[in-house]
Amino acid sequence: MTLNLDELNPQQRAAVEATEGPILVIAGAGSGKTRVITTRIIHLCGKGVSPYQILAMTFTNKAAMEMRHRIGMTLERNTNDLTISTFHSFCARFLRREIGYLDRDRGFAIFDTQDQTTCLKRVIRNLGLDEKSNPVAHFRNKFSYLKNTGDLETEPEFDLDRQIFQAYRKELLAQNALDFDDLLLFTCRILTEFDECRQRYQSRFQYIMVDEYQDTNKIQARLIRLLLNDKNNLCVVGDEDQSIYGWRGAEIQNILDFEKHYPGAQTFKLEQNYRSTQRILDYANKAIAYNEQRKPKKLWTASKGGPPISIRDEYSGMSEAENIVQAIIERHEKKNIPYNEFAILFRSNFLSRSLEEMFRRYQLPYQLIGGLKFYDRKEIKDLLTYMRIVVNPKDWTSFVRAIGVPTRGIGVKSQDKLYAIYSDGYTLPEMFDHAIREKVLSGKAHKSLVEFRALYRRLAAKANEEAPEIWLESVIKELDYLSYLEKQDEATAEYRVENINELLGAMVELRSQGVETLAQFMDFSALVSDQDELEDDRPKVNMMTVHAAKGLEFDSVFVMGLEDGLFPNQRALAENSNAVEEERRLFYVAVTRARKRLYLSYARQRQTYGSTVANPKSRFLIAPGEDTDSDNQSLFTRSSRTQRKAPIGELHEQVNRMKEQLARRDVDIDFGALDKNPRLKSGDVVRHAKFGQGTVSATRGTGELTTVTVYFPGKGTKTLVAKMAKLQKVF
DNA sequence: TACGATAAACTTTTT
DNA sequence: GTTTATCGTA
Repeated sequence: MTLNLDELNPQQRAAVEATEGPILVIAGAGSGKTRVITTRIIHLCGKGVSPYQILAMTFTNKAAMEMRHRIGMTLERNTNDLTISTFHSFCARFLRREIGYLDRDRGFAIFDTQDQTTCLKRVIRNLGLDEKSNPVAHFRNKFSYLKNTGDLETEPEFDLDRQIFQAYRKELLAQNALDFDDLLLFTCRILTEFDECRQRYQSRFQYIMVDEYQDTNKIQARLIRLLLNDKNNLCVVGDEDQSIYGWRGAEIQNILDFEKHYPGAQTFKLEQNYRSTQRILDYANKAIAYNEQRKPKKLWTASKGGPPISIRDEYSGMSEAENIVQAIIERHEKKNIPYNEFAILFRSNFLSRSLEEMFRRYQLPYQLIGGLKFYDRKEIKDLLTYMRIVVNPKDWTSFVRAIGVPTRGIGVKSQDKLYAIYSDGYTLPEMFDHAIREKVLSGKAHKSLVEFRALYRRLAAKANEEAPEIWLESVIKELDYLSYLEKQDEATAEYRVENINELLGAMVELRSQGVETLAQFMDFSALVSDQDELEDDRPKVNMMTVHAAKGLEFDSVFVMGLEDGLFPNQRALAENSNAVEEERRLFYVAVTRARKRLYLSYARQRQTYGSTVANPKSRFLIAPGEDTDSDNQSLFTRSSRTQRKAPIGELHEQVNRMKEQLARRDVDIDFGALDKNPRLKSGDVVRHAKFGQGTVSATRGTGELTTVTVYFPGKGTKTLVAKMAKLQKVF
């Protein structure tokens, strides 16, 4: 074993060597956090601790794999005994073993957001409620937040909410399904209620480490507390300046009050940054200093100077995208920086659209992280659905999907009849038998169901005999699924078949990593995170949300869409200063991803929803000073250079350029928007006769049709036709 | 019941 | 500008 502690700086080394009792490591961006955790584990093993006794929680499965790999390389031994995983994966594995304590079946399904939605719709329908006035997404978010922030038995306050909540939980129970939040909740429940079980795990895990502690929520903190024995050998690592998950219940207090929660805790601060240039760090430090809820901290680096930060004032979303593309090409060609060393970050997923278009036009290779996940794609979900009904014969949600792919003439009406039987407590195969025996369905539908039952029996019989990918191939054949895809949409069929091949390939590959059964594969596919899908070994430019970029770093980083209303986004602006502070932390995370070059940009107007919106530049952008350069020649195309010299010519030049583009492609651009300056702009305060004073969040369209979206405190956000609403500008 | 066409609603951020 | 909901028709 080779472990050289001399390679660490004094603070890192102290954090590694402090093995006993509660330890808090405040690790600024790029301060070698991952290195400290891995080295610490190696150091523990060197001291004779068995890997079996160590538990480390990471934020992504990928990070877990990488750490395991590094540790294995150094220790020169197998690391299977070491538990490194995400909270959710840990709980899924825990529950597959231990859920019997709650009298539940180990074959439970894990419902993702889509499944949750389907299930909740069924619940709302069952209760005879109207879907329109009871939007599913609202309840989904509400229940999720509750499960993550409440105590184990917390229920909603309002009657209707509670009624739906209870019905939802009952439905999940009937379908033997757990949603993402249940994974944590049920694990905590078992560890709380069953002393024998808790003691087993407490005596096993002697050392626990948690990464990204600033993003843990109440239930996660509780879980850690339950797993800890009286030695309290807990080491948490995090940075309150990078807390960006408040909206899903993360409690920044977990890290701020760590010393209070764990008396006698030792604290180490890692402030030396090994990632970015001094320029980038200075900029980040200045930006985050505007936040009030933080402990003062200053990152520094040994690498002085660095190129200035580029801040670009763009005319439109299009020119923003185009200039990013050109800056990448230039840096790639001149400095030989590989494409995968570039990242373009944005606040919201929809901003990727204009980028993608531009990348395709310039034929630059890129990968978009987030958005639709691989395992959420239709063709993948369709096939996995069959896997799920076989593994969990109570999964009604998946059954509904399976019966409709391909269509079999069993529609909503027949489904309702079948559901009536199912909801008496039958499993799916029992329900088939019953419905067929009693001839519940009419002619054609009945015949279809008989066929479906036969198919189900064939697939179920083979499920435990064959390797997962062989089994799935037989599903594809039985369904004649490839012809189905062809029939559905010729244009996308080829691409979808490629994805299916990738799925089969992944199943083979995962078998070597211990994913051998259909159930294990289901867990894996349910819990992949965005970052897990990142291919970092291909020369492709990365595009992702700032959230998805957490923990990553790149040579060059572009942060786009820096406009009030987008970043910080409208909701945060409408809420309170806490929300804006979280947005600012998000901005801090974004800029600290960059090693050498940082490019910030905003557009005076951009297309959203198909209409034009104009937002002022983001409040997060600090006025250009010695660290920044808003006049960086090499980055600008000729036309935008002209733009700065002669602002009056700007419009015509841009219009002509866009018209040219328009001629080349069949895209509609609203030129009307260029002629008039909307009088009101985002951030203006206006008075409305009925609603009182409010803040403008966005303006859309031009002339007669201009609409203004205004947030009125206590009354919500209203979209008004400017001309009709007679808004008075206050300031 | 399936499937097409048309209208409405929609965008934070994620496991 | 895109996805989902609803309606009418085969």
